[in-house]
Amino acid sequence: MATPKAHKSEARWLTPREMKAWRSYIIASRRMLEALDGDLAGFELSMADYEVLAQLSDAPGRKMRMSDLAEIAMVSKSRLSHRMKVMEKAGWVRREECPEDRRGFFAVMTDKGFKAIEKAAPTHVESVRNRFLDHLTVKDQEDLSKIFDRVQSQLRGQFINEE
Amino acid sequence: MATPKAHKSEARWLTPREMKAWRSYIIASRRMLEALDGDLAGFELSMADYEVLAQLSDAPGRKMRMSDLAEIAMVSKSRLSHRMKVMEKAGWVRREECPEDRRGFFAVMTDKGFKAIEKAAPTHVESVRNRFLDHLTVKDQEDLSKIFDRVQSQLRGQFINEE
DNA sequence: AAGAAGTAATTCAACTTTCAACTACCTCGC
DNA sequence: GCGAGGTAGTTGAAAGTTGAATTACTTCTT
Repeated sequence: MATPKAHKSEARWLTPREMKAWRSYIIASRRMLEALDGDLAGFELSMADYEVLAQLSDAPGRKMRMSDLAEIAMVSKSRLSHRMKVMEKAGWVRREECPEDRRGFFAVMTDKGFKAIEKAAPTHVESVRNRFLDHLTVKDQEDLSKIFDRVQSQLRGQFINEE
Repeated sequence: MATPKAHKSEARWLTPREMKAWRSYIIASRRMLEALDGDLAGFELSMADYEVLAQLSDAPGRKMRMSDLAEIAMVSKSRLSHRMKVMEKAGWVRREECPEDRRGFFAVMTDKGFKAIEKAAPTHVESVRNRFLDHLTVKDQEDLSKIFDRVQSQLRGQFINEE
């Protein structure tokens, strides 16, 4: 991050402690996520695809409306459409028309898809442990939950770019 | 994340506390990063491009070898090459041959580039505060640093996929 | 019951990222 | 001082992502 050489305006810079926290967090996170993705690669899955399938596998009937799935898996509708096409080709999911709302579709997980995620899940969980959770005490876990819940709850709309 | 319905093998699942910590962290992080990217969008910058320019602006002479820049900005060489082409077109950087090693190039930040990052920096820092640091106590900052330093230091090569 | 407005999902075009191949150069051992 | 192997950086093609536009419906209002 640029350290401000000479500044006219009053931009409050970061204290060393803030800087350290921010950089430790952001760098370790990036690297850890990379590693997790790497661990999933052997199953032909990215974290994002894993999340989609995992959410779908938890849904009643392993079946869920596209929009709902997009939302809880935190991907855009457009992206989900594209990924579904790929996963459909792999035989992991299929689309099913929704009789109640003829604009709508269900994403449905196939048995093959369920087997695929079932196979990947233990490795992924081990991976999350190895690379993250095992380095946290119970206290750390609780602190983190609190911190990030706070972060997320404050994460609405401020700062809509004024440029 | 898939909860394992019925498992043959001994995969140790996550305790509710672990689950909570993991999900709070991963979801809040994703959303926060999105927000930070949004805040930078008004300056025609992504976080990744910002990081590249910020690192370059901190280098002596605002000048740095491509590989070194790629490394500290945490982007691949290939990606840096491509982004440099874009930023070069924007007049923010230029390439300069390296006399000591004729394979090599320096990325050099132009005055225009420096002005661009200088303009974006205060907003970005405010943004990092607003969306993250302001929700942490000093203790939190120190805890986070410790946790993520630990995470990062343990992040070498275990788990090279055995599929 | 008509039509305006809203919503579900997909598609298109632009852009970004990745991966592997490639060029050009350096370095080391002999 | 030559060739084998390594390194710096770029390129091109393929894959992924985005956001706006589009299609096909539904819902709301009167």
